[in-house]
Amino acid sequence: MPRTMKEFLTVKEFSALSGIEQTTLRYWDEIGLFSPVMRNPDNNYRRYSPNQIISANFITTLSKLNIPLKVIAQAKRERTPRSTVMLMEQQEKYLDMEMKRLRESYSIIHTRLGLIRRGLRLEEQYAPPEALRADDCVPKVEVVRHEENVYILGMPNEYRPGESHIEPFSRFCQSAEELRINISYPIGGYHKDIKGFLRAPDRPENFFSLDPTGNRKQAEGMYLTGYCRCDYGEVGDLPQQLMAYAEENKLDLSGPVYTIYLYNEISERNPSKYLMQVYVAVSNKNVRQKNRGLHK
Amino acid sequence: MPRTMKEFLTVKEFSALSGIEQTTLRYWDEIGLFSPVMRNPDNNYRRYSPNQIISANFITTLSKLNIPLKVIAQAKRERTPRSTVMLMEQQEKYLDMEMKRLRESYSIIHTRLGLIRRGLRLEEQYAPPEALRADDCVPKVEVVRHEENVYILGMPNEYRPGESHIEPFSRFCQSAEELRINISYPIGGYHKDIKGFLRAPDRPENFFSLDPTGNRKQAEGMYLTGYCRCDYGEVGDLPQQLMAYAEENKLDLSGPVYTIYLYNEISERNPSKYLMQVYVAVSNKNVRQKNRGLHK
DNA sequence: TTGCTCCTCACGTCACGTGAGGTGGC
DNA sequence: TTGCTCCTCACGTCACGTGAGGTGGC
Repeated sequence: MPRTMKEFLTVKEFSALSGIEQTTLRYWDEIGLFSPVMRNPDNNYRRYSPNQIISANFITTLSKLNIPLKVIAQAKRERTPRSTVMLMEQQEKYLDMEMKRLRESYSIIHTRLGLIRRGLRLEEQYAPPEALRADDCVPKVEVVRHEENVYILGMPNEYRPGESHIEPFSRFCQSAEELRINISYPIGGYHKDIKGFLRAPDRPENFFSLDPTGNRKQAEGMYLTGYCRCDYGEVGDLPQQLMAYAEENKLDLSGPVYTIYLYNEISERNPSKYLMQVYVAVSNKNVRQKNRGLHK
Repeated sequence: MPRTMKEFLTVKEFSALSGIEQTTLRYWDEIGLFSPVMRNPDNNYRRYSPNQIISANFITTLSKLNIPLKVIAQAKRERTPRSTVMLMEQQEKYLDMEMKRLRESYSIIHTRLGLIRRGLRLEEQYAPPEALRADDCVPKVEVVRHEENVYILGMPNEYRPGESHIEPFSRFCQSAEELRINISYPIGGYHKDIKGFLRAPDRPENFFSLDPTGNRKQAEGMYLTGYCRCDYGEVGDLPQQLMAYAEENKLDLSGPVYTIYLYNEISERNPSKYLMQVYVAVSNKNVRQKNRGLHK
């Protein structure tokens, strides 16, 4: 570091003084944003003046606020207190939007992690490492407490003749933009009630997005819950298993039936290993009866 | 939109089905991230299968979480529920950092806007548009209420012989990283007390950063405040003006003297028009006296 | 023939980072 | 002579967007 300030500084010296990388200084020079006060006529070396640190500071300050260099260049030429206020207010808005985007990403990750972790817990619970581990080592059916989930319901699905489950899903995705449904959240299938589910378990009446800003709720409480390791559009014998369990335990099923994948293409390569979860609320009376039965 | 799903789709059709741009699909094909199941041998057209929408969905989902395509490509090959949890947890951390960065930018803008707006208010107050507007239309000295400000104090400045005000400032900036001082916030000059200020008003004993996460406070209250339109390192006759005002109004000045620029290189091109603000607390007794004097 | 879709280059974007190859002063 | 700094290309980064120029089927 120089003892006393020289009249002119080389790139390296100015870089050390300002904390700006040499390559960055050369780039700024190249695009005409910030150039040395002069060049050494002998060897063409850049000569910066110590005062230029103030101008450089202007640039780094705005640049750190994510303002593009082109805008900075213009601001540098025309800046006044009033225009600077406007620029910064505009940048405030941009940052607001960015933060919103990030918060949403965060929320999507959170929701998806919740589902995958639920699958992992199931596997751990039902297939301890010391046990011989079957490929399909999750329970078929159980009654468990679910936390409250918030979601947004899509328009009713239409199944035209000859269509598989993909077309309605694609239409749902296309209508999502207009309905302001964010389909980056996990998407599930919805049946109005258990009868609708039994009628066509692989053809949900609607799709729903597990968007936590949604206007509908799956209340916290006990749910009859079934699992199935199967590809999209398959359900195996899960409907029969669910009903058998419900009858055996005299469960009173109420409200919609929800289908959602704990493992799907996001976390599993092999579609036949996707892990589906179906759940429907059991009414309180049943739960109390059932709990009494289970406790010793 | 196709009535019934065909076995193969062209780029345009698959783009419509998935909502992914054609150029994006071609790019993903080019980098080997996601390719059509086959090509038409006659014309080399891409042929996508409708099922591929699931794989495409995997990519868009992760991509929207700001995960780079290279990482997605690897995740696609090796994904398991457990690895996906790890990837997403990592991404959560990244998002955390990004949000922190944005919040900081936001806070910097907020602080800087506060200063510039203060300058604009001063000008409005003291030079209404209908008046003939002198260039230096801010008051010299007044007693006003300041809000609470939080800041971080740098190490004491060292002034070696022959050095101007730039070298100590540069050293402050260099030491800032280690001391975890963010110098993107407005930086001001600090004198321990009024005596120190009068001794060398253009050579602050320390610099401070108006970082709202700081550990020091300028308490809310009344401050003797002076303004000066001048370049860095100049103060004009402001010290004398301040002292004259203080004596005349029998003010008891206490605590440190702060110097900060309302307008500087950030908002003003012409250094001689920078707008400096100097302020020092007046003790409560004085303020009460003064207020009595001012009210009719 | 016209209009539509598809294809493959190739170049631009943004703010640098990273060599490659050569020069100048001690 | 050696080591250091400086210089100017030129290419890479990232995820596409945008023509340019040409083909194939109705």
